[in-house]
Amino acid sequence: MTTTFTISDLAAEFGITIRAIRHYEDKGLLCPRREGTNRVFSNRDRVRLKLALRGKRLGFSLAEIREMFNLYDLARDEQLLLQEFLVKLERRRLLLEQQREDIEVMLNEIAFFDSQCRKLLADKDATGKEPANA
Amino acid sequence: MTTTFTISDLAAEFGITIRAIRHYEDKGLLCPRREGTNRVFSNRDRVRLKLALRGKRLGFSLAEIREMFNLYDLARDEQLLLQEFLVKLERRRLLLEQQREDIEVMLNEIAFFDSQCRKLLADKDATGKEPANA
DNA sequence: TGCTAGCATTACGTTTACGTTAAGGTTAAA
DNA sequence: TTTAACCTTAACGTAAACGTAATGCTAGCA
Repeated sequence: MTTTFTISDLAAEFGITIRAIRHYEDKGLLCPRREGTNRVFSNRDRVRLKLALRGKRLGFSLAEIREMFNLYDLARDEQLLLQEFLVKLERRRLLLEQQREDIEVMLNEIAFFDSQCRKLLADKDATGKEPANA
Repeated sequence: MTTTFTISDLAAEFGITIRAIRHYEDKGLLCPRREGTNRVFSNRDRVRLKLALRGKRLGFSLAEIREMFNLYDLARDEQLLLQEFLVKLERRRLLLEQQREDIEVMLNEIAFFDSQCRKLLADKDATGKEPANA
C-alpha cells in the first residue's frame, strides 16, 4: 500500500493554498511525481511539506529550509564532509536556542500582562457593583 | 541622569544598520526626540528596539510588533477593552507555544543528526588507521 | 579653507513569498 | 452536451523589509 496525495489533499490538510505548494516545488522543497501533467505526492513529500511549514513558523526562509533538506539528504548519502555538516548543525542549534529563550521571555511578559488585566477586571467588577467612589 | 543614544550608537549596539532603525521609525516602532533634525533616542526607545528585534527573531512582522507595542501602551493607559486585550494575548501565547514545540522537535532532530555524524566520523577514523577492508 | 565624519531626507531598487488573473486541458455528473 | 470541479503553466502584481544611491547640512580640525 502506497499512499499518495493530490495537491488539494495536502493544501486542505495543512490549511495552505495550492499556489503555495506549487511555489514550494518551484523553490525545490518538493518534487512530486507526475501522472501526465498532474502532481502526485508521496508520503515523503507530505513529510517534507510538514517540515517546511514548521521551518516557516520559526521564521526560516524557503531557501534556508531547502538548504536544510539538502544537508539532510547529503548526510544520509554520506557524501558530505561530516565536519562541515556538524558545524552547520551547531549554528542552527544556537539559533534555535536563542529563539527558545526569546519565547520564554515573551511568554513571561504575556503572563504578566494577563495577570495585570485580570486584576483590573476584578477591580472593575467590584466597583461596578458598589458605588463608584468606594 | 538621562542617558541618550545616537542612531549609530544603537546600530552598533544591536548590530543592525542605521537604515534599519530609520525604517523602524517609519513603521512606528520608535519615535525618538529630535534635536534640530537629528534623532535622540531615550532609554525607552532602546528597550523598544530590543523588544522589536526579539520579535523579529521569532518571525513577527514589523506591523505585528507595532501592534503589540500599541496594545501594551493601551493596556498601560487602561483605555482598551481589557477582554479584547486578553484574547489577543491568548492568541499570541498559543502561537508562541506552537513555536516552542517546533523548536523542541527541531532540536531533537539536530541532536539525532549530530550523534549519527559523530558515529560515522568515529568509524572513519577507525578504518582510516586499519586497512580499508578490515 | 577645504576635508572628513556623521547626521538627515527622498526615492528608486531588490528579494521573498506568495496572490491573482489569464487561458486552457480532463473527467464526471446533469 | 454543457456545466462543474478538478488540474495545469505562464506571467504579472504586491507587501514587507530593508539596501542603495544621490544629495545636502553641520561640526571639528589640520
